[in-house]
Amino acid sequence: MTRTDLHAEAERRLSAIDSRYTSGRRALVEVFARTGRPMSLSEVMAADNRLVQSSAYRNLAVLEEAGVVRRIVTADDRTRYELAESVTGRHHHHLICAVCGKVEDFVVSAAVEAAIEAELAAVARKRRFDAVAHQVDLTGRCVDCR
Amino acid sequence: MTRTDLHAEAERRLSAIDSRYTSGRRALVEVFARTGRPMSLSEVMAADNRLVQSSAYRNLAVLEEAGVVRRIVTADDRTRYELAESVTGRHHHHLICAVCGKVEDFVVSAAVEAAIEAELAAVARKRRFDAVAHQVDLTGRCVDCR
DNA sequence: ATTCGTGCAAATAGTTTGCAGCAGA
DNA sequence: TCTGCTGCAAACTATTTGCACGAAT
Repeated sequence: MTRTDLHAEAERRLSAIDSRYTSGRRALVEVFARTGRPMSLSEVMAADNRLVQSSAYRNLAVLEEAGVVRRIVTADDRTRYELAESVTGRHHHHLICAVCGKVEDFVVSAAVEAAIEAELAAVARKRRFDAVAHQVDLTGRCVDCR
Repeated sequence: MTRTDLHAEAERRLSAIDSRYTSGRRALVEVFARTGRPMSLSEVMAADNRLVQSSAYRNLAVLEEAGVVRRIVTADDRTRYELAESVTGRHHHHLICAVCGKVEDFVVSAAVEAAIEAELAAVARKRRFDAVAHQVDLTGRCVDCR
C-alpha cells in the first residue's frame, strides 16, 4: 500500500465514524508509516514536534476507534501504538527488548501461525470464550543491548 | 505443591536475596495461592483487607525480584500479578476478557507449545535477539460477558 | 453558522518514595 | 540491637478532561 493509499484509507475509516482527517491525525499516521514499529506516546511526540500531547492522545483514541491505529500494551508495560493490521495487511507479533524498551515486529511462518490459531480456537471453544484477537510477544534483549 | 511447601519455597527464595518472609508478604502469597489467577493490585487488596497499598506494591516488587511472583501486563493494559511459573511449575498463557477485565490461565498442548517455542527460537536467532520469555494472550469475551 | 478539533492548564488514576516508628533475626 | 519492614502522606508519571478559541464543511 502506498503512502497515498494509506492516507486515503485512513480518511475513509475516519469518515465512517463521522470524523475528519485533520492535519494532526495525518501527522500521526505519517509518523507510524515512516517508522514502521510500535511507538510510545513520547516516541511519537519526539518524531514530530508539531504534535501536542493532549491532542495526540485524543487523536490516537479516535484513530483507534476508526480502526486505523492499534493500541498495544507490551510486557514492558508501556503503552504503544502502531498502524492496525487491517490497514497494513500484515499480521505480526512483537520482539520486546527488556533493556532499552524497543519493540520490533516479527512474523512467524504461515504453518506455525495456523497451528497457533487452531489451538487457540480450540481453547476458546472449550472455555466458551469468544476470542477476538491473540498476541504473541517475545521478551529479551535486542541486538544493541545484549 | 502443598500450601506449606509453597510458603517454604517463598521463604527460601526471599532469603536468597536477603529478605524476610514477613506476614505482609506471606499474606500476598496466600492470596495468589488461594485465587489461582492473575490479579490486579485492587483485586489483591480486596482479597485481604489487612493489606496496605504502598506496602503491597513494595512487597510485590520484592517477591518479583525473588522470583516468587510474576508481574504481567495484559492486553487490557492493567498490571497484574501471579505466582511465578518456576514456583507453580505450570507454564501457561492468558485469556483476557475485554469487557470485565478478568484474566484466566490456559495451557496449550505440549506439541503446539513446542512448535511455538521452536519457531520463536528461530526468529530470535535470525534477529540476533536474546529471548528470555514469551507471552501468548487471547483477548475476547469471557463466558459471563458474551 | 454550526459542529468538530485544538491547545492549554487543571484534574485524575496508578504507582512510587521519604520518613519516622515497629518488628524480626 | 540493628537493619529491614510498615503505614502514612506526599510526590510522580501517564493519561484524561474542561474550556474557550480556531478550523473545516
